[in-house]
Amino acid sequence: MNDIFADLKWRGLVYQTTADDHLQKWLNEKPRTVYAGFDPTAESLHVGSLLPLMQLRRFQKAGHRPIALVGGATGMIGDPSGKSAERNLLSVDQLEQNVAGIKAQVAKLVDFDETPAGAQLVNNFDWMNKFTYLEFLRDVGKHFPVNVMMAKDSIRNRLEREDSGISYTEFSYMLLQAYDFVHLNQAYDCELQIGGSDQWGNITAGTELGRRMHQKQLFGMTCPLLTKADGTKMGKTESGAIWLSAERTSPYAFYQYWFNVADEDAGKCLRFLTELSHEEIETLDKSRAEEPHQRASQKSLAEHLTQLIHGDEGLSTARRATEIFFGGTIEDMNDAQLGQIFADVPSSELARDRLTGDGLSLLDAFVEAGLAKSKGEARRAISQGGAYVNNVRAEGVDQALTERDLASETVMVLRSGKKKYALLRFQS
RNA sequence: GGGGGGUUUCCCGAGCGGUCAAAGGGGACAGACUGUAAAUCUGUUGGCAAUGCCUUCACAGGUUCGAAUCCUGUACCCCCCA
Repeated sequence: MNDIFADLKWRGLVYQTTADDHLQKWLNEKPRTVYAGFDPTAESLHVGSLLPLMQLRRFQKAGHRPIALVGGATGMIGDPSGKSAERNLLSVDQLEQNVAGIKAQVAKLVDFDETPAGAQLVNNFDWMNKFTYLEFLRDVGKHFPVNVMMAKDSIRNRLEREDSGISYTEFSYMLLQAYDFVHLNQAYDCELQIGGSDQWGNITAGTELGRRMHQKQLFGMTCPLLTKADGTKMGKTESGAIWLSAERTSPYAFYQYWFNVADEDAGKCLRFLTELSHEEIETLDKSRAEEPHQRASQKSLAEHLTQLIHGDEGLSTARRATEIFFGGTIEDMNDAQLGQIFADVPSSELARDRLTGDGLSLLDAFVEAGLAKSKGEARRAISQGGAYVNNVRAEGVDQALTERDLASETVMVLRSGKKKYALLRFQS
């Protein structure tokens, strides 16, 4: 058995535990079952969930059995932890859809085979919906002193806010998550719950409930939240969250996100999110300090995570797109390849015959493609050398585009400046 | 109710009869540099069939050869006195 606790400790992933001295020995003794919960707020997880997912994967690789719990029931309520305002409730249909989407993503990181360490995926809606209100109050609610609950950070923060408050529903969230833990303990002999540090209150509520209901010793462990050095959230860009599904965030965009991680954040990301060995990470730390321009850490981070989430094919698409996006000339491509690489890029449809005769003026093309608001703006971009056709700098304002400028059967790739792209599709 | 000040191009802010598409700054965009970074430097920043033409300085009228600039009215904002 690998000493997973030592590894986690080295990576800085142990924030709080319910039993510091005991946990390491306990984990090394024999395979244990561990769970982490995921909120089905959307049909895809985003980068924020990568950390707990990787945690589960690490546990599985160390020989333990991971359980991914999708909060179909708790998602209907909303976790007050870390939220400043009451959450909107999701519809049952929406939840079902989300749970299905998340299942597929979890499966990429942990194995659901029949071995002793084979993962389980459970949905707490399956057991929570069997409870009647009265039963729940009697069996579970009875064990929760309200005065203790009110002292928990997640609740207290909301109580102290004058502008928002907390509903009885969200107040009760903790009971549901606590009961999840107890249920998983009964059904799967699960004894450890992991999560982000914002889950500490909910996790300890579970360990306490286990003791009160069944005199069971349960364990909890939290990892630090993955935040950036500048204080903002990891996984967010101006254009929105970075998702794990290729439909929402293309493998290329995903790759780029990690490639662009700030130097100060790279070490943490490598430790938290990759499975690189300690030696490899230290080598990268050194490289980052001595030759930052090589960006070895970012490259490695991007490669590993893209491979993990989008597979070999996704990685090669991302690599090829990267090559093209940053200078590589575009020639001898076909529509399908370009479509994949430029999946996130806006495109406009134009009639094929505009390319015949004198061709389409570059000025018009830029305006049609949406790269310039007016011809004047297009003229400016071109005369300053900031306009490219298929990644070749445009010669001048008078240039006209003809069929020879097509990069593939029907597509032409225009670019303004360093990375602003647009496609023109010429259908006959 | 009385008195005074304001409304300028994406934002702030000059301009107070022609030389004003309108200073300066910010932002934005582009180029150089660079690590697909930051900083820095340079250029651009109403539209167009472009040595010119058209639209813009709260809105509507007027004076004038000519108005962002002067006059009248309208709307909104601010300040002072009641």
